[in-house]
Amino acid sequence: MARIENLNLSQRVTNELGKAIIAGVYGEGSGLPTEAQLCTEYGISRTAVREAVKMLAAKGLISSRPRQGIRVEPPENWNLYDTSVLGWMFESSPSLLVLKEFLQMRLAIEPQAAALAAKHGSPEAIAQIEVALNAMDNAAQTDGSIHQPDVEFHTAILLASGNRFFYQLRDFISTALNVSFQYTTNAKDSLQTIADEHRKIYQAIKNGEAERAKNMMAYLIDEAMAYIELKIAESELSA
Amino acid sequence: MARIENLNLSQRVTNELGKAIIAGVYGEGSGLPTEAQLCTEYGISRTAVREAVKMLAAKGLISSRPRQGIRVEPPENWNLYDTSVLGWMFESSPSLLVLKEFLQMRLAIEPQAAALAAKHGSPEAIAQIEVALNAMDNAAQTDGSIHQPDVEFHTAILLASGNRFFYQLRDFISTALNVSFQYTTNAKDSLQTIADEHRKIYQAIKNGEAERAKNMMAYLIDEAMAYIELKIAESELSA
DNA sequence: TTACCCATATTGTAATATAATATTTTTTTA
DNA sequence: TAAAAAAATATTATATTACAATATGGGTAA
Repeated sequence: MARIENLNLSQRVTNELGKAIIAGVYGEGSGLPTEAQLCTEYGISRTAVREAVKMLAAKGLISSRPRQGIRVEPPENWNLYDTSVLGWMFESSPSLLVLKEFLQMRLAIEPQAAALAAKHGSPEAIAQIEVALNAMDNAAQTDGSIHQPDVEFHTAILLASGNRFFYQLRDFISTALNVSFQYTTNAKDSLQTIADEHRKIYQAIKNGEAERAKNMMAYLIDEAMAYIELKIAESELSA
Repeated sequence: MARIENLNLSQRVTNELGKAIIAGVYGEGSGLPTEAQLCTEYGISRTAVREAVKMLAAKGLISSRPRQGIRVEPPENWNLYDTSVLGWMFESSPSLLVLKEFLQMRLAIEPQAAALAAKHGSPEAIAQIEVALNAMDNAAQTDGSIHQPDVEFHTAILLASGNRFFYQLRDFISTALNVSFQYTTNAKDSLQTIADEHRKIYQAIKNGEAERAKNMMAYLIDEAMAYIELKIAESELSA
């Protein structure tokens, strides 16, 4: 979807409406204004409004029927694995509890992906993991940002799993990581520790040690989980 | 999306184009006819065509730009967790290899979901699992179809996990199960065996034994995996 | 009271026109 | 002749208007 400036009219409206829906501006059940009202509200033609409505419907956020209008679908029908929907969710409520659910998903997916990568990963795909890993090392030593290569490391493993459903979750995982970063401190010596832990995963994959790769990855994510659960406990105390 | 008869024009066109795209009718990179051509081809107005195009774009299948036309996005950008996209995939290529990828995903998700259900599942959610389980038992004893309650059993566990991202995968899991059913024989005595294995998972969840629930679920899916791998080996031999 | 029918509001579909955009061709100029 | 500029062209993007289909609610008649 590129940058916001590049979006056309209906895409911009899709964005605004999508955010509003997820933020709960329009009540569950039957909410949204009629197409005509949206036209005047945004000062655009019905064509653009309808295209936005169709896109949101395709993402499971709304449904529209003649005479009845446009209504918000119940949240369990929202397509959470759609990148836009995911982004809107975190713009509206970047809560620790959602982050915990993210980590539970990562804990399900990534260790398995690492195991598959160890078993069936092509040499090129594994080389790609190493590239990201070296960039992490480099960033840790030169005090640069470790975020980008970190995301690339995890994405490369998903690709190396050879399973398209795992790789499809790359945006999901990236979003989870980006949100996690907001809560981590990044003391300078800990950066190298993180890079070292990632290297262990890489080594296991490269050596074809599926179980070991799986366990290392689970350990890594579990650490993040423990940290977040601590934060949640803290915030509950202060509340 | 309900039944096909209930769909409106643009939704029907979305379906047809979606299927065609995934079946590979239009070459990768730049393929589709122009909007004008689609209008005459289907005998409909540009409005309907455009709405279909927007919906497919929202699902990541295509993108369109002025002067350049409509082009098929690379498959790794397709939103595979969209129910429609998933359905189209299996209509076009119900292969054993895709089914194996499905099972790899289930092996990642469902054991974790069962563990979470054991840890945090609400009594109502767990009761729902039992309802499905009893229906399975019933079907096994009266020689009925075990499919529907089987799907409900797995869905109920995803719900009981309390993680919206897991529950969101219910359609994905259902599809995987439905495809699996096409390859299984269902000897009458084996039905009761299957139901019993499911009961073990339920018992573990109900007793709060997270590790046990996880292992039981993993065992169940692993059995299916072994069966599919056998089938794959067979088909490779005959080829 | 019940059944039927009609008015009405809202989305669904169509047709047409103009704008924006990017490719290709042509023309101009050095 | 080659390169740059400009014009023609094809295609999607947006707007406008009109009518059709549909379901809701109210009113009318039996």
